[in-house]
Amino acid sequence: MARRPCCENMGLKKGPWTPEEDRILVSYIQQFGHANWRALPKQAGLQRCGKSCRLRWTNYLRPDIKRGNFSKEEEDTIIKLHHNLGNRWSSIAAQLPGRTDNEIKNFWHTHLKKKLIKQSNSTCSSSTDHHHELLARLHPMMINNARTSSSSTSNATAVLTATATTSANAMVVHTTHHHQHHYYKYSTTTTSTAFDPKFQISSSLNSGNGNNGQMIENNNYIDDDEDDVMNEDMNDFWYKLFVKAGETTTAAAPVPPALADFG
DNA sequence: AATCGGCCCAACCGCAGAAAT
DNA sequence: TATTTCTGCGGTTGGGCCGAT
Repeated sequence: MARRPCCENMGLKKGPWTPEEDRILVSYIQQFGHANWRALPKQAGLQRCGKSCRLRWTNYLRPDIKRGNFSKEEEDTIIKLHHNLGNRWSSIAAQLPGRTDNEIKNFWHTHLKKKLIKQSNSTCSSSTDHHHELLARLHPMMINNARTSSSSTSNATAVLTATATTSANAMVVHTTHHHQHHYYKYSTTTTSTAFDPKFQISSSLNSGNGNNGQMIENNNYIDDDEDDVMNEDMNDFWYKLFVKAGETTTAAAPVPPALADFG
């Protein structure tokens, strides 16, 4: 059964909160708490949905929220945690008392991301540096993509681990991916200084059920057993991963038109 | 002074997992 | 166990602000 939209009832207000609405919400929560967000607006006399009230409280009205600019220490912490956790804003926010996930997310997108890109462009000059830079980006992305894949695909129990090594002219990424009842190992090598994800990735795939050494090249999907969908997913996964990793560090690398959707 | 465009951030949307029934 | 409801999360949007022209 399809889920009812949060603000299905007509007449519920949306958009910016007025000071009066804030006062009512704060006053109600101070008095009665917020055991049930869905029932709260009705009981408090607010023409808002519960979700809107919860968001307003957690992101703005909570008494323990720290307002104002981020300190240098907070900035460093966010960068470090984002490197380890990826876009898991709530986990990052949990390490920064008084800051909300929304606030950190906004700060990342408006300040830190640009700052890091600027820094990486100025320091990433040699090919070795380039590969190290890619690896630094790939590691958290692998974790994120594995997590995304496992939550968005009903038949994927995906767990992906990765290790990687670089040399002056090659980057090798080894991963294992547990998908349904099969256990796959991937080894992906790039040997290019002008990194072109479409034409220069070659991947070998070895599955735990005895099918070894199948090649994925130039975006042609493997087509030999019941795991076609999975192969397509994983090829797509790598494809997007490398595109993402390369997009800000290889301005000169041509991106095929077919990739436009990923950008 | 008026207009335009980019930036910022509060708020919304949709999804997924947890909890309740 | 299946279904429904609630909550939390991450991505996205829209409108206000501000500097440049």
